[in-house]
Amino acid sequence: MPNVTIRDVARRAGVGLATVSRVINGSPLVSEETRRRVLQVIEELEFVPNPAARRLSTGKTLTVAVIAPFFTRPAFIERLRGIQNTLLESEYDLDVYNVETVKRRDECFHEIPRRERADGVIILSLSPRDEDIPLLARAETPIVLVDANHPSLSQLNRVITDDVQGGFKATQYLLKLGHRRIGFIGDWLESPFNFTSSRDRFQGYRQALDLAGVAYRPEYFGQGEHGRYPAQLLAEQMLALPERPTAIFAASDTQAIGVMQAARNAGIQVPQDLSVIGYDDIEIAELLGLTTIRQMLYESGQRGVELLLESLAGFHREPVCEVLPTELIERNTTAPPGS
Amino acid sequence: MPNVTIRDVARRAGVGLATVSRVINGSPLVSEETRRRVLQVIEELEFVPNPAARRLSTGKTLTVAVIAPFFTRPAFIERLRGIQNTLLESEYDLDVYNVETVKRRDECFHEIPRRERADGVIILSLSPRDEDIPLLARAETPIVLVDANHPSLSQLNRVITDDVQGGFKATQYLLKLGHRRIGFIGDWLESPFNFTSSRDRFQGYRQALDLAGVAYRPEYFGQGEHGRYPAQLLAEQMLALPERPTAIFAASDTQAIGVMQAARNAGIQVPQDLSVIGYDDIEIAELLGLTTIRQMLYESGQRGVELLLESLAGFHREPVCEVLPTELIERNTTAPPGS
DNA sequence: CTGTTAGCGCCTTCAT
DNA sequence: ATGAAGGCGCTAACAG
Repeated sequence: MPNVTIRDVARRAGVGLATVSRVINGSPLVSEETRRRVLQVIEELEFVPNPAARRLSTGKTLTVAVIAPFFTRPAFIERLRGIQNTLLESEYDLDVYNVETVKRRDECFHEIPRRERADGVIILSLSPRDEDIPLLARAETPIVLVDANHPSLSQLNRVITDDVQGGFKATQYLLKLGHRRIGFIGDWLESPFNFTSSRDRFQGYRQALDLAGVAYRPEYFGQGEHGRYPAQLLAEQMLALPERPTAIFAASDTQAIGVMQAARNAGIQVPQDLSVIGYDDIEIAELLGLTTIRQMLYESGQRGVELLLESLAGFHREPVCEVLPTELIERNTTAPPGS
Repeated sequence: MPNVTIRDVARRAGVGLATVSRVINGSPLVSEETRRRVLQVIEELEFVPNPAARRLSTGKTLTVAVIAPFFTRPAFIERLRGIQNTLLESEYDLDVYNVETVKRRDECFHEIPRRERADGVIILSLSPRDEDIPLLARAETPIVLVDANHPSLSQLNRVITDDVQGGFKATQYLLKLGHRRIGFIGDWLESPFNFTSSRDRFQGYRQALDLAGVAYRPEYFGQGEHGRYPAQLLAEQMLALPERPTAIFAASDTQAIGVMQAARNAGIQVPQDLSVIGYDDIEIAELLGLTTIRQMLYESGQRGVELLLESLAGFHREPVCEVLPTELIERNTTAPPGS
């Protein structure tokens, strides 16, 4: 009863194997009559082609792989949604490789961009390190980087956000409000995962400060594990300073929430006594009335898939690096100092 | 250069195909010496076995499929995390089938539980309808239902939450606080996806009311699309009633947030003038200080995988239906009426 | 238009 | 302990 194959269909329909195969694949080289008959039998037998056999035979996997540290941050999930939904309209399946350790990251980088695993790969929010470059450069499949970058990867399609500019924008906004004592709280600048976003946003922060002629103060800089609680601890320290900042730019909304919690615990009013600005504009930001820098999360995934599908369709052109814009979303956690 | 196969390895190592295969699969029937030599060559050639070939040959896919409407609700993501992380420790890959339309749901139910697609299937938060039963009953692969159920599926392993009890608990808590005018806001009771959770929670609500001798009032019942905004609209209507409720039980935290927004817009203080209780205890609930019914989201996924892996290991025993407990989490959105 | 024939890369008896 | 050979289900020339 189980495992009905193309052979069973052929026999039952009184045709050759190839004909059944043609019908399955929508080849025009079949007469209407036989096609109908074959389809009829396929229906009767509830035949479904074996994907493994098909893949082995064609050498194509009809699969796109995405490698990412998904479940660590809400923003990644939103990007993944964009990927999922865009890919749904294509003929490709999606394989999701979730990365939560460096070891697994390396395994994935090594094993996934191969013809036997996937026809194309999206690397999400995992910027390659220098030693990954040769590996990716000679990959057997097209690769698109989303929210990931590296100076010497101009041969790969990329979809990124200009986080330096985003950080600049956030800081400049605080400066414009009149703040001069502005703190920054973000991830470790150097991490085994080589997350670049926090680093870039910090750089934008520095640039804005410089441009405004405001001196950078190391005690206003805090780095730690990503997450609400670490950020809260950093903020508590910063707010306990003799001369505490009047505003804090957090490298993500999640961290901004930690900052607000710290302020609440210390009896510091937001935004009267402390302005807080986040980054990403995840759903929760709107709920909390958090001022933030919005980036196009869903769209980045969508765009990444579109680029990949083009490559897969054999469309060859110069690799592009698309830079998605950021946008300042003013809400209720920022105000002029001492207002 | 590309596509190094088992054959290349064999030749280079001066052994037969079978020996390489044995090494790959950790067979003990290989001398230490040859094993080392073969591994050496595998390393040199960067050989990686072709999964499609392996699958075709063994008839196993080494893949577990999970079918779910993931990206629609935060709670599903948390369950998925539990699945992912638990499966990571096994030899199985995970295929994720995201369902956002009824059509796709039906396709998935039909095509995924087949030997050629996956060795085992987890159906998440999609309760089968009556007409799906025969399909699932004669599926070729073991199936575990997580957060999904059906009276006549006692032959399948299931991991569920007793949502009737959860709804009962929430309502009883409000009653104990002294509320008598208690509203309920949830999803459509009948939906093409056959989501049962809202329905069950509503049932628990009714039971608690009955038990307390409080009459059910239809004007205190609101159903609509899942989501914050629909819930907000329903709440606005309910709060505009001549005799408005003093408490509202929302069938999910997401909807509770909508209710709170409605209260804010109407100038109604929570919890002084209106108590709000949610369901799920997603991350955002803690942030907002929302009283809610916690369920074991992550653990449900974990447990589902464990059950599936047992079946996959050939461990046959009576199918179980594990019921995960719920827990009332008191926070700041509930209080005695008029307090 | 249709049937026949080789493989795709690997695993698995079956001999040796 | 190891090698040779057949087959998993399908596609893709190649003949007709």
